[in-house]
Amino acid sequence: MGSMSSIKEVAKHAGVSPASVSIYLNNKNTKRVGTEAKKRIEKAVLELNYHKNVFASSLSTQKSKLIGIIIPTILPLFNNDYTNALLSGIQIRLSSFGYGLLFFPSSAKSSIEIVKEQLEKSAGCDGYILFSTGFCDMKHILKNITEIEKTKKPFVTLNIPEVDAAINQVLIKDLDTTTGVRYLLDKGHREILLLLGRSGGEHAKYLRKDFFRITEKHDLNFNDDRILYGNYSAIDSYNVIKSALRVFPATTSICCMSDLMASAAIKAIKDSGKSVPNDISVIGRNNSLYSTLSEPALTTIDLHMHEAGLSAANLLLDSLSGDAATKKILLTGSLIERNSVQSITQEE
Amino acid sequence: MGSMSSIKEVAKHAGVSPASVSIYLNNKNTKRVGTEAKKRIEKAVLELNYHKNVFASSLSTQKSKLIGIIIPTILPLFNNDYTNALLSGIQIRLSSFGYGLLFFPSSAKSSIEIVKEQLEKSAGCDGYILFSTGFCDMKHILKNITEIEKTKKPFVTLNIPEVDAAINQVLIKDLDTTTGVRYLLDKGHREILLLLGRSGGEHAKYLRKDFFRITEKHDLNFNDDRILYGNYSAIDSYNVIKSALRVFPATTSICCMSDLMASAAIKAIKDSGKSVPNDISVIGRNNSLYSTLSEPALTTIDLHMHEAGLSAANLLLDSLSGDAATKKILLTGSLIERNSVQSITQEE
DNA sequence: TAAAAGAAATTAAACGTTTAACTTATTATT
DNA sequence: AATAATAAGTTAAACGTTTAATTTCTTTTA
Repeated sequence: MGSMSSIKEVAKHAGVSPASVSIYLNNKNTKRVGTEAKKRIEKAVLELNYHKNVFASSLSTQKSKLIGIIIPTILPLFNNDYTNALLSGIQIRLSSFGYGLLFFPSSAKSSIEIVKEQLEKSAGCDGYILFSTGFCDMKHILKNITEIEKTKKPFVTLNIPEVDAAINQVLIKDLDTTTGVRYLLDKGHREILLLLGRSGGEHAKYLRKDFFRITEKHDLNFNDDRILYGNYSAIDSYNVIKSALRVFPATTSICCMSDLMASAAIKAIKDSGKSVPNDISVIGRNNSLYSTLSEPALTTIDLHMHEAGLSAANLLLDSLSGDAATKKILLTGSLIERNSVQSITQEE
Repeated sequence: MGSMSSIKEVAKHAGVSPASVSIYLNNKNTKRVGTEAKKRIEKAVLELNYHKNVFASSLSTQKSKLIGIIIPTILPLFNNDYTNALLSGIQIRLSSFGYGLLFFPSSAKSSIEIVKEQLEKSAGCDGYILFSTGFCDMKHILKNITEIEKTKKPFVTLNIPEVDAAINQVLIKDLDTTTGVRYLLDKGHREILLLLGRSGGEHAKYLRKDFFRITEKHDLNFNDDRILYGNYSAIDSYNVIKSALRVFPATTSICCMSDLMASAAIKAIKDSGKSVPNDISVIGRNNSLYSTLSEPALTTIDLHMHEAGLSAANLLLDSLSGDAATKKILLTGSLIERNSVQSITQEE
């Protein structure tokens, strides 16, 4: 950075004032700089390989064209489909408006500390997008939001459920288990297993409650044994399903919280000597690239993560351009029917 | 940003000079600020919800603690395994040293323009990592590197092949087709099909050449018909393999450039009435999460993308801390043997 | 031909933080 | 008691850019 040429040097080189350089560079069609001067500036910029210092510029204009991505988690950012699809949507939209993305991962321990650190480091951004990681305590999230609100800058929350404050938020309705389990119930299934990702944490609790709520309506009195955890891993999911099928030999369907886990479940079922969907139906989630390739092709719920990212970016863009209204966008997942679920005829 | 409190306000609030605030905040153990003053500053920071303005700070110190990620592509950033694994490694390492990541996607058309725009916007970063997307012209890449070199800042190139300049670079050796094809040849296969991603572009040319080079050594006189393109898509790969099997009914093996395409190939083979690996062997690439789940489990090449990201971050960190030596790190993919490849007995 | 309008440029302050150099007050050393 | 050392601050310039206000010069208009 020390070796970079400044606007002053460009100005000297071109024989004009720094102001003229700045004015021209920020609007090449300006009439405040003459044709000859323009040429000389252009030449000087090229010769000195001048690049505007964004920091100085941001300091002066009070605008950074940067959006801070706040992810209150210790987990690595880029290695899961969930985050990546969201980021992909956000990035496409924001970048077409010239905004850059800033990530400042934190080394702190608690989600509250993490958010504080990320905000501290990315102070100066024009706005923020707060991700939910699905694993943190609701009380923490509320504190996180308070922390962001203090910055008085536009922000939107993504997939953070049940925040009734007047803030911009994007929610995917089917982040709960409702659609998948309902679908299985509608198809006549009564012996259902639920395969979640990680145990512990608020998210798991929420999904568990949801599962019991829906199944109870159908007079099913399930307990915790029916809820399995596959850690979003193929091998863990395989093992847990294989042993669960011994505990619940009457199982007719499994609702999985990811396509990867669903594929693993299918393999476990086959290796247990049963067939999908004839003996046991399986439903996945995310409509991942691989979902057409399992045997049978996976019935799954497309969560439209990419669209959610786009929507979040849109809300932020609105807010950034002065729109004071707070909006809540609710996206609903779509059920993609393939061949891994079968109706069962009422025989009980 | 306008509403943010500055160091001056904190100073006034605490009854000290801005310098004292700055000195204390940057080193809480300093002896240049007294115990009482420290307390008053702490209190003021809390009350005014002060966050240091990174831009002003960076301007002053000439250090930003930000690394610019330069990806010379129009494609969305976060939606492919390749980029994500790399980013994940980079992020983990850099963040533990307090560095943030800056993405400034470009709307420009050519890779050269894109890099210029990204550099322009991220001028002020402490260093850069230049990604290869595998699709751009070598001449372009060289120009891109020249462009980055002009900034006189530390940078490392990631997966950009055959750059013999003295620059920091991380390469994964098996980005070519060598390992996969060699393995099939070693197992006795002579009727080989190659399933690449996108056609056109330097990368495809390079892989094609590589394929012919290796097979010629085994006196195989293949032509372009044996090279198929699956666009990294399940459906395209399925279709292209299905019809290729009609053109080359004697095929005994297929080398695929991704696990997704390999899984699709397996499906196409089965649907053509043949079995894997008994009739046709398939080898994939990337050791993706799904690779154990196909039937049979996929033999594949693990490219260690995550490690590559870590290494790139390490090189940059070295360079950032003043290490002038340029290093070249060469990673080699590992063959993961599962059940999709079978030796064929010499019968010809 | 004077006044007004327009074009092309400049000046100087501001953005918020850092830091070398300086000051003042207190304590320790001889 | 004089001197040196230390502690606890402060001052002011610098980082590179932007922009409102101003100046200077040229052209147009009545």
